[in-house]
Amino acid sequence: MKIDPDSESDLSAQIAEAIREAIMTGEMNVDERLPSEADLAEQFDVARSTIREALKRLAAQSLIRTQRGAFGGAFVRRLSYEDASQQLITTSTLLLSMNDVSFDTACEARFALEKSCAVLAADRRSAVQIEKMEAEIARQTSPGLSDEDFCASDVAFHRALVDSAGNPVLSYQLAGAIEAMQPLMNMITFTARSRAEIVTLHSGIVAAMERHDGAEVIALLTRLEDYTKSLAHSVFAARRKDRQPTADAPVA
Amino acid sequence: MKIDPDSESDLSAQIAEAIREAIMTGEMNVDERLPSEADLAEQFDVARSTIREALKRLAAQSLIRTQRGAFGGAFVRRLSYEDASQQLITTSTLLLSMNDVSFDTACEARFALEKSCAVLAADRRSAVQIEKMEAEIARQTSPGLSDEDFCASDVAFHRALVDSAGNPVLSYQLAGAIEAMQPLMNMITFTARSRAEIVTLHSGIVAAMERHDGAEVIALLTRLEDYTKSLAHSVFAARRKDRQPTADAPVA
DNA sequence: TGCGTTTTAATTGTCAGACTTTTAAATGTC
DNA sequence: GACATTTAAAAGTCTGACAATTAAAACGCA
Repeated sequence: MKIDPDSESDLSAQIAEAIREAIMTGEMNVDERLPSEADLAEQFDVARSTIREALKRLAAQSLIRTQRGAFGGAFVRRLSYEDASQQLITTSTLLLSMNDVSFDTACEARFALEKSCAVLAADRRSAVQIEKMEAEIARQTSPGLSDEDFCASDVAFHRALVDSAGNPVLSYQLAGAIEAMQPLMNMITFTARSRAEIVTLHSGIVAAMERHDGAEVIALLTRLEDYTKSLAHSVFAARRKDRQPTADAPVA
Repeated sequence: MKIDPDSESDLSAQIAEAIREAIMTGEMNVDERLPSEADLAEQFDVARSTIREALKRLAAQSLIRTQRGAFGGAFVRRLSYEDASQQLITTSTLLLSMNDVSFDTACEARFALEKSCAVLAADRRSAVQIEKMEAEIARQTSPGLSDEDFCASDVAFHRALVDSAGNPVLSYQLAGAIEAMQPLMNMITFTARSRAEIVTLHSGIVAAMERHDGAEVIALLTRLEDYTKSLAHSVFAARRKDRQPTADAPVA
């Protein structure tokens, strides 16, 4: 943890990389304190501002936290599931919005991943999660619900489904897939008819979960996937007719 | 994009958040240029160094790139699959290493996700990916291969499997799950016997992929999952006996 | 002694200004 | 028109200062 020749990338990037490496390899442990900015500046033979830029980079990735005052400093941060999920959601959302990903591709990925939890979820679901899912279904049928709120409830429903698998690593991974789809889903106008259809499938899923019938959950998720795609297709087709005829399915 | 009261968090964090928001909401588009650091400093009424710290935070999340020289500056960056994967791998790896995740939990999540690609992968696999997988199997049988290299080849094999699904979003998501397991797998000593067992399963998977037999791929992945867990159990059990008896399965 | 208060020192956060390096455009030269 | 030179804008780095925060140490008092 001391090399930085004067070549190619910024000093602050190189220093951040060196420290990141030390953390990733376990050379530094959780809650361990890094040297003070002044010490690091001396060690790396750069100005304090350069060190600060490096530390901000690490802070942005939740690798460290800083504390002011005497005996403060930068500490290796324990990455929580919460933080990790949030980062994943940000990344996934941007990835979809910036890369001409077709609705079908995103939808396929999302449901494929969700189905991977279905068997475990049906197997292990607790009463709490069933209640959570039923509560979201109730919300989805409440009158005067905006499309945005309907989508938000849809996200909550599916996250509850995934959480039923009782595997936090799986929940973390799926958070990205499910939440990142929301902006795309928000572009769809949900008619009373289509909401009813979705709620029916959701209800079927909950019933299957209660019976621990994983296969049925998968079957219903597949129907939901197909229905979502068909909804999206008709919405985008209508939009294309209204405006200028554009390329195939890219959404963002 | 202009408010920052003097409360709670750092100015640089607040400013980074404001700009991040502008990018996430699409208020700023890909390749659009941000104002110069001097201009931003004036707009937000802070020193240039504060702006720089904010920009470094955004750069660490691949939200912007910077360019020196006249007509340079900070530009909204198109998040590539490559960058997104790398971030996800970093996050997932840290999450597993810092949170007492049991080997079984991580393993279960990883294989659950991989199975979700199996049907699509078997359906759509191209000759290129089959060749890639066969090449990795060849490498796995080569004599004198270190455990680390065996694991690395294992990762490459499974990534090829996932890539066969032809869904870049899925590939991106799975990269995190598969790569993050590698440090855990590296802790296992692979005897000639266990390597042979794994290679046999890998070969079976390739054969099933060639027949477009998704169900068989899933079945073999399940066997691989079970075998991996049993290997890990015996390794960790032996380690516990050698040293002091510790808690159940936590690995990191 | 024990407990509340004050002081102190370490450390991050912010600012101001200067200088260096890079880079593309503008300008000049043949 | 092609090539070399100048120029100006911008990020990168450095120096030095001061403000704000905070935990430990020192102090004072009963």
